[in-house]
Amino acid sequence: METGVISSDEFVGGFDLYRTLESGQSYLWTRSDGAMYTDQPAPNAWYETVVDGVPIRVRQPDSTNADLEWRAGEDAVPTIRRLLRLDDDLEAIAADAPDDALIQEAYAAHDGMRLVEDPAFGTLISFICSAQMRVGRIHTMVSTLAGEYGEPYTLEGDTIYAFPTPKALAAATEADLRNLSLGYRAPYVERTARMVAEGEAHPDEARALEYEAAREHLTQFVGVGDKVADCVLLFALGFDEAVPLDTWIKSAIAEYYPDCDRGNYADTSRAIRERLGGQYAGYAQTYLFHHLRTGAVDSSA
DNA sequence: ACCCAGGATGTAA
DNA sequence: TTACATCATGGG
Repeated sequence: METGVISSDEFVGGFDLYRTLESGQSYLWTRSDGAMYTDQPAPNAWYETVVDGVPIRVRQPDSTNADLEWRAGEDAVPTIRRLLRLDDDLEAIAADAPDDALIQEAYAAHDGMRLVEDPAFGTLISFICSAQMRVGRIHTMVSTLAGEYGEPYTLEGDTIYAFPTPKALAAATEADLRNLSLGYRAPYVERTARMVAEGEAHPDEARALEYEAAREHLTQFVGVGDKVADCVLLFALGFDEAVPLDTWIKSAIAEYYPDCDRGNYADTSRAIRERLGGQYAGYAQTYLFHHLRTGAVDSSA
């Protein structure tokens, strides 16, 4: 086992682990106190995951913008930096955020929140599960899948389950998945897992494409429409311009940016993407989503 | 009881 | 192309 500390001196623009991992972007980490998505931070708890066969845990005991402690099966610093996007110049990204009262308010309220860059397959399945679900339950569903079909790893005597491989997940039947309370998403997950396991397609292929072509490409997976595709592009494949149009963002468009509503996903997406700054529109979207979802909007403004 | 949640799919026009 | 019913589940 290896241990270490990534110094806060390296976080340009700050870093908040709690906000980054409990803002509805990633469902592939669990918290050692089992209380994720209870709106209750626990700075001493570990966030745990397994990536490429390496169990990893991180924590930020002194809270926002403090040093990040890590422990892992091997030197995991490059992996952690990539997963949590610690090399992003968040100071520059925030400075370039659109000159818009609501967006500025969101950036100011959630200092240090970064985008994540999660493994593509787990993200794909997570957001297939996300349809008409609250973030807390999405996390529960993904954790259940990991516990049932994922490989167990041991770190400091504790068991951490990896997200299932495509092959392992493809072994589940629709009935199996329904029994895990996936509801009508069960056949989507089963069929998409089989597509990937059989080599018919892989979400990573979208990396090579231009943004809108990449989004279209991902919709070949069963249970993946434009919105879920945008989430995979933003949270796993590095498309920082992707703006997932979920219920929260749609209501924000209706209330704050009504001129961006063009009646269909593709055109509305272009309009709101432009409004949110283009290149890093997905970053602004993630701040806006978290700001709205946590009920932190200043209604007096 | 009713409504909603990081929606997608199949069918009909 | 767009409109609409249907699809599970749990929490407020």
